[in-house]
Amino acid sequence: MEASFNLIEKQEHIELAARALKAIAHPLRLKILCVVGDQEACVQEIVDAVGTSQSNISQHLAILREKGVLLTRKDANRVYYRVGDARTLQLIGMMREVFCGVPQGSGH
Amino acid sequence: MEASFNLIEKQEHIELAARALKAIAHPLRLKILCVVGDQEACVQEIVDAVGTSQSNISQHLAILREKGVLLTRKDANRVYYRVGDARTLQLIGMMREVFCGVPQGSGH
DNA sequence: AAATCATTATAAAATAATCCATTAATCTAG
DNA sequence: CTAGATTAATGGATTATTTTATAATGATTT
Repeated sequence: MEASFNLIEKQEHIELAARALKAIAHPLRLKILCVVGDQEACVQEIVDAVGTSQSNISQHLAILREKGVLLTRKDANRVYYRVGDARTLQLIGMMREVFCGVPQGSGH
Repeated sequence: MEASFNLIEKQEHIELAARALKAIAHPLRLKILCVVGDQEACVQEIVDAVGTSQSNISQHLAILREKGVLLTRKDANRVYYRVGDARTLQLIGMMREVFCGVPQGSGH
């Protein structure tokens, strides 16, 4: 039997994961992800829910978009954002457990 | 039934999680965590395994220590580091899956 | 269709934070 | 005291973040 944890061994993968993590590791960006969740939200909704300037949100959205964390769909005037990979949300739920000591499955 | 994901709703928790994430979101620090794993390692061992200057490692260790990700034990001359919460390692394993596309349970 | 409003994105400037190399300081075994 | 191991402190370069201002695009109004 091997070690009980599957960590990251390839240098290449470590750098990849660190890059992706960095995209999430900012309070505003993490909040954006939590606000969007498994739904779709347009920029203005995100601005209202997160609470900072539209320009600031737009720039953080750009970072999440560039790193592939968020995907977009344009409808007329508006741009709708959604989380690209559902496992990202699982990951965030797990982070809440680990970093905030919130037991698993405790609903909203 | 509520939403199918348990995200982070409290502002306080979001900031907490973002802080912890930021500590991990650096290639050298992530590598340090992967090298230490569920064992204990002294600074020199980490330096050898990670591959940068001892001073640089020490600075990154300080960050992980301050954020509570790593704990230390001093034995004589040496300082041994270990990961404080085993779930942090689970999280890293999960990140490998999500960010690097490595299927779960693929051993070393 | 021109003017205007609403929505989103981009650019530039200012500020803040991070990172790494160097050097100094601590600590402890021998 | 000396050497080895580690942490702390400093400086400068680089990168992130925020703010302000402006541009682009589609919808509404007149």
